[in-house]
Amino acid sequence: MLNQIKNNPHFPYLCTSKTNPMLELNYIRENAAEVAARLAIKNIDAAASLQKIIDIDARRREAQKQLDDNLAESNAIARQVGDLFKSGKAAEAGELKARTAELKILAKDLAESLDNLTVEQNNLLVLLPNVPHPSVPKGKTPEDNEIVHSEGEMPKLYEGAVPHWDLASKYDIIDFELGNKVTGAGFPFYKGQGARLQRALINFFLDNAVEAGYREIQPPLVVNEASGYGTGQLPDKDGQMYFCEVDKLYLIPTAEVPITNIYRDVIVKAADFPIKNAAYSNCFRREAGSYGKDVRGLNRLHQFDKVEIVQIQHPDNSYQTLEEMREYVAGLLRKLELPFRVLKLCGGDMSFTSSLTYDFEVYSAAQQRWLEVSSVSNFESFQANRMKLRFKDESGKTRLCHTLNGSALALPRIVASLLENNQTADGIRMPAALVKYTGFEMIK
RNA sequence: GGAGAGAUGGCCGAGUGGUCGAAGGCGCACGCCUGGAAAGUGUGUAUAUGCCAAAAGCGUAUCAUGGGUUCGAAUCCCAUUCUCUCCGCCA
Repeated sequence: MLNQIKNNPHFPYLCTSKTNPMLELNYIRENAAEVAARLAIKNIDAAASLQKIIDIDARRREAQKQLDDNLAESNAIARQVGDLFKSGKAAEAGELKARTAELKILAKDLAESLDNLTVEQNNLLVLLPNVPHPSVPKGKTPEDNEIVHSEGEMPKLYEGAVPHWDLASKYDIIDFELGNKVTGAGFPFYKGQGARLQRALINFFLDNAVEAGYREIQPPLVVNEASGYGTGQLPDKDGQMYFCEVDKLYLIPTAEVPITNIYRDVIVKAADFPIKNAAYSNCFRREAGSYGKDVRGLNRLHQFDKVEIVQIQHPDNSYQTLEEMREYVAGLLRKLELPFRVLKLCGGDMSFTSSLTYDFEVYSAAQQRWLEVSSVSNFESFQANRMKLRFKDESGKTRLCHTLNGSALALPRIVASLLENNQTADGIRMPAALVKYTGFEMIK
């Protein structure tokens, strides 16, 4: 991991003395044992690293104090010299100048060692993932995730039922070959009723989000480096994003990045909580290292469509909000009549940035597989700390907000299960809630 | 792509070397005034960090970013980034 960071072309940017790390330093300093224990749930042994961070911190603060004292003296002298000049005592001023010269040399050293210590400390901090919520189960693989909810009836398929990639060509609604020709694997064309179904789902999801109180946003699809860092994609997932070298811009892997970064360096009003934004966007993911049945058909694409919901909340209310968002996503799947289950991710399967994550999986009957269609997470103050997203609390104190987001929903796997689960000998039936959006009841 | 102008606090906007963290205005908060409101009026209103158990207080840094000149920089010099205007190109 450290090498990964060191070889990262963004290393200089990420690890300056001004980099705001992930976990709050004060929190680490006062709760090192607890942080270590909780990171262990993510299978990370951080004890040594934490101790090092705390040691460096003591030295850093000492250096800061020395530097500040030095500068204070310089400033005092400068004021005196000014006064002396004004009252025509140039000779006395000359003596004082000599002292500032000394101080200046010293200050340079002090500033340098302060900077070095800060960089060293940030290099360690930047590698620490977010601490998981106490309820997160220990575990290493997706098998260790906890199924917290299941709902819906398993579809009974007719005898000629086939997986969605066969349905795609049978009805000529999604063309993977054409995508290969024009772009490459993982960039399909949607055609005719397939394209219409995409548009229908996007509108359906956005209308539902707006009805639930989210503000609709159309974000840029490319972002700068600072934004990638703010939401935690950088440096952790650098290799997973498409990068435009000439302009130093990243194609977004999710609308979460531009939407949450709206609030980078912002101090919001407590009265505005909860802040709710939703956006439809294309998402671009390189998916380096994926292969096999996971990438067949719509199961994993390089470009796909997704509606994302993002909330900014008061720290006291963020877990209640997480449950609300979870219920909201469940409601969408209910309306689409898809059988689904909800998993609470185990420590080993959680993302770098998350404190608690629920994954939603729908059952895709012809493949006989569960497909992840949504991930709803509370990041607590992790992203907020990185992007300096804060609010003023009741006593006027500036504190970090909590950020949350969730897919609501990602399209391709929804389409896969809709096609597979609803196929009949006469065509593919659309769920009732979607008909006013598609304009048709059957794909034929 | 060519030429020019610019970047100051939540916003507008003054400030070309000496208590400038920064005038003035707007906004905001609280108070007075009012039956209530408006108007008027008074006070307050950045962030980070260090010392301190903490508050108070004090120190330090921050006028796009990074360097430099100087005893002293928002102010002078250099580099970078970004924004705007005009021209060209173009949906």
